[in-house]
Amino acid sequence: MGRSPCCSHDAGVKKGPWTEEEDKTLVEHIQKRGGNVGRWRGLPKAAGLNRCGKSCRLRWTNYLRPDIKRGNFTDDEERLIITLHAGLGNKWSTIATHLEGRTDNEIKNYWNTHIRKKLLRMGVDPVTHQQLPCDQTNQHVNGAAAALLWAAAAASLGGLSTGALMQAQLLQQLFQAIGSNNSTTGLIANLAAANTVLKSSSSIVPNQMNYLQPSYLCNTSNFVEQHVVQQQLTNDTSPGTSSFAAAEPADQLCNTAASYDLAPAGDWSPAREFAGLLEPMMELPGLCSLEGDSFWKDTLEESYRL
DNA sequence: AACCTGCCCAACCGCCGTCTA
DNA sequence: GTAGACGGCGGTTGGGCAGGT
Repeated sequence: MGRSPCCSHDAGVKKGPWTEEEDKTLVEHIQKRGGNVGRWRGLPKAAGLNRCGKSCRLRWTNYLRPDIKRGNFTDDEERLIITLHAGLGNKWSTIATHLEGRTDNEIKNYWNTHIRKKLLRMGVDPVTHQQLPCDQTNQHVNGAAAALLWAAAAASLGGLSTGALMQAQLLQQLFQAIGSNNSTTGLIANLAAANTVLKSSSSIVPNQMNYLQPSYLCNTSNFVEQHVVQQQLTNDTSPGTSSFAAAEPADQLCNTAASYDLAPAGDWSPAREFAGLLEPMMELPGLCSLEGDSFWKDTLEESYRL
């Protein structure tokens, strides 16, 4: 496993920005070979370029390749990057394989210049995707429960169906499970218990889920429009199959919320606490996911916005 | 208009893993 | 088994640009 001699040491090889002429030469050469580059090291000479092979490869893969998608990242792409980064870390090339037409370099740049700052503004550590250290650590559970109640209130204020409130109640159960033990070690076990609650409620949670994705809670992008949520609830919720009682009236939920410390001082908010709490679930197998379930996404997103 | 500052992103650098002789 | 060649990857840099003073 010897180290590659760096071609940048080659005498007289041009560096720096590529000219249009060089781009044209490189593209024409690769197209002439039917897109088959062969060995990059030999390419510059064959193409008549005064560049090193590595520079040619980079220029091609990051800029000249015909299947590259240019332009701003969409909300969906941004969300996907955050989600993938939460699970993969700085594996830009792996992340890039999930975003058609985007290069690892582009994603890396976008992360460093946009997403990273956005997460920091939101009080989320862009490396760990955890809530940044907060003086109110011992209020995590209360904060999470408060997030639930914000969500429930948001759902009711948004005029969602009884099914939606039932799902909010499911969230409440989830937090009861999480909150039954305040110790750090107990948290994981309680999250697993919470997952059992979610699994046992498959009649309410419409889609087969894999794991909770806190990143959905940590960005300000809009999720699916509310009418889609309504549609999904209409299609997927099966009243009567749930083990839950009828939903509490919204005002009751709001009253319950008042019993928690709901004052989001400074940049703290219950939903972010919720996001931090959910993070450990990423590591547990077979957990439920928010992916594909617009109710959870929308409700929690809405709660964050409030 | 001139200068300063911060941001963006294309490109570079150096390390790593795999392949091959 | 060893070492060189090579492509790939992630971190970093610096030129260009926009906005502010």
